Amino acid sequence: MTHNVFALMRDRVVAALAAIVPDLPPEVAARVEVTPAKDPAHGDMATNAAMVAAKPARMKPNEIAAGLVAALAGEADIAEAAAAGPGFVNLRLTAAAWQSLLPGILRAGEAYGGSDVGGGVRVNVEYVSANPTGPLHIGHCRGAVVGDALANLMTKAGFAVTKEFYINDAGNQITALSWAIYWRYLQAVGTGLSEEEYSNEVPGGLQYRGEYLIPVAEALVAAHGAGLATAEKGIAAPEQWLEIVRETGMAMMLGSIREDLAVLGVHHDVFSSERALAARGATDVTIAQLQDKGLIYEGVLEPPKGKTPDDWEPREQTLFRATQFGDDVDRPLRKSDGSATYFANDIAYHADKIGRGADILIDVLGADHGGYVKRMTSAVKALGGQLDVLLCQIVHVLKDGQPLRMSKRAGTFITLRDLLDEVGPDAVRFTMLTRKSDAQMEFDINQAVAQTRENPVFYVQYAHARCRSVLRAADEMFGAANTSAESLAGVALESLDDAAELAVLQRLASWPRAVEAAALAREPHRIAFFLYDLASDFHMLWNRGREDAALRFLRAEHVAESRAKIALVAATAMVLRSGLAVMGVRPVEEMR
RNA sequence: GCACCCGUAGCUCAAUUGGAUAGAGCACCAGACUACGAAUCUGGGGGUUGGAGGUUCGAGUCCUUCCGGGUGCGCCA
Repeated sequence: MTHNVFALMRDRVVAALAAIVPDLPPEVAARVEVTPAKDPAHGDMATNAAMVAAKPARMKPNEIAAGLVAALAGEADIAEAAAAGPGFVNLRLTAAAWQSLLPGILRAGEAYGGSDVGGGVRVNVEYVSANPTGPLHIGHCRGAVVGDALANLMTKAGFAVTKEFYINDAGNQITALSWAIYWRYLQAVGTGLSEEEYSNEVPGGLQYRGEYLIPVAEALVAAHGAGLATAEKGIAAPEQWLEIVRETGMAMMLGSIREDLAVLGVHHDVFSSERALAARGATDVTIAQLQDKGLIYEGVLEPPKGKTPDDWEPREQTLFRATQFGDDVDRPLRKSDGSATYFANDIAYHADKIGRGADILIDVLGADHGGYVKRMTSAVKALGGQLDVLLCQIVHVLKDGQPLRMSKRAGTFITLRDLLDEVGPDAVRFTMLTRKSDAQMEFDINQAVAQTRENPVFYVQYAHARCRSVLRAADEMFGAANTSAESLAGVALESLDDAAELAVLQRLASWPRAVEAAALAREPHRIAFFLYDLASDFHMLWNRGREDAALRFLRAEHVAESRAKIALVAATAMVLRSGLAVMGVRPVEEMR
């Protein structure tokens, strides 16, 4: 049983069309849409059926439209059907038809809006996947929110979703991190070395100079005393400390990342370790698989045109034939020392996700990984899978009208935790979802905390708080027995016939369609805009009550009308809650 | 140089995935508080959708090309 009134009407339109066009090809029927009207003057909904069928049927759009109008105009729930423009058929439903949807919405509760378009297809959404070398910063935040909301959204649309975090714990940077932690450790035990002297002893030099590593050093001191250094508090042989420092550092970095994510409200189902994957030989197995498919060869790549690296020299490498799957060049799988590249491990990881049963893989990546998309989608294609990548573009943070540059050197490094402390998780999440993810965005801190309409978070929260306020007052006025969800689902609704009331009702009715469309397009930001529109409709209705007493929600002497309006308010609050839940934003009972 | 993303009102962004007269908020102008919350609402001005071609019944959306901004470009992850 679907609550999607547009989908139901679409079926009827297709049936009517099939009666007019005898041999309607299925692919033409598939293109028929019933969409909410953009302009209220056009009615409630419109269909493009006549236009898409015109060519294959060798009829004029207007003829078909006239036939559809004739067929649909007589239906009991259709108040008006009219052909318009180049061949649209506009439909206006009766008020009763809209009203009749309300009980179903109330009975469905927060499940309303869910659908089965996903068909239980198993989707693995991988997001955040930060290197565990430091705290999460603003750059990670957008991906975290978008990935989490997308996963929620697809779950609501009927996909079987796994939320996954890939731990990049296998590369050189983890060794570099260990050396950086060890420097903090030596400082903690009172070394006589200077930072420069130490850095000269580190392979590749000292990186990660941040103070966030001090607690790790303290933990090492607590567990091992000065035993990881030489007796003179100098650098001991790496065999004596590197693995210990790495393990402790990884655990603590990952722990702090997970804490930050928890504050943001992000919780992954699965954490996968690159190191563990490689250790069990997954990379070699995957490379062998590709080898068997004839997709691997030893070859020499051309140097990139325009910008040749200084140390470039031709070198034979193990290459994956990415060009066969749409990439620009073939990609190396092994470094010159024979170890696997990040890409090779990542192919193995994606193969692992497929092996665990994922039908569709989705990676949510930062804009700086844009150049990586083609090779990864190529690799997954080679494995026989499907990978969709969502690129999240850069976020520029504004405070007091000034851009905060992301620069560790300048000391204006903004951690996710800083942002959460200042703005709060709800405003961060909502604001991050008010733009398409593939467009750059400005995050204005002042606006995100503002208690005004220009802040969509506030505007939507306020609408929900107003609903709750009405419902609390309703309880008091009429008693809980008259305002429970069950009793409201049976209430008479004919009195809900004002344009403002019907606008809210129609918006509520389009919620399932909005969820489906957003999920299929992988665009969670649409939920934010839907909620904003719903909030706007509700605020408008509220305000109409000022001018017209008959539109006030609660009137003690008009019990029946009041209960109908309470049902509308209860449904509005419920859809707002359910949309906020997709976004991972908590609804509030009152504004403070 | 090449690849990918973006370019829409003065500003920040939408646009039901190819649909009708391109919409909101901010800012600007003019209005509305005796309530279940005016932290809100109503009305108004503001556009050659970066430029130019093309595809078709129909283009902000698709194709080509140019301009501008961003990201990346063999053994980093």
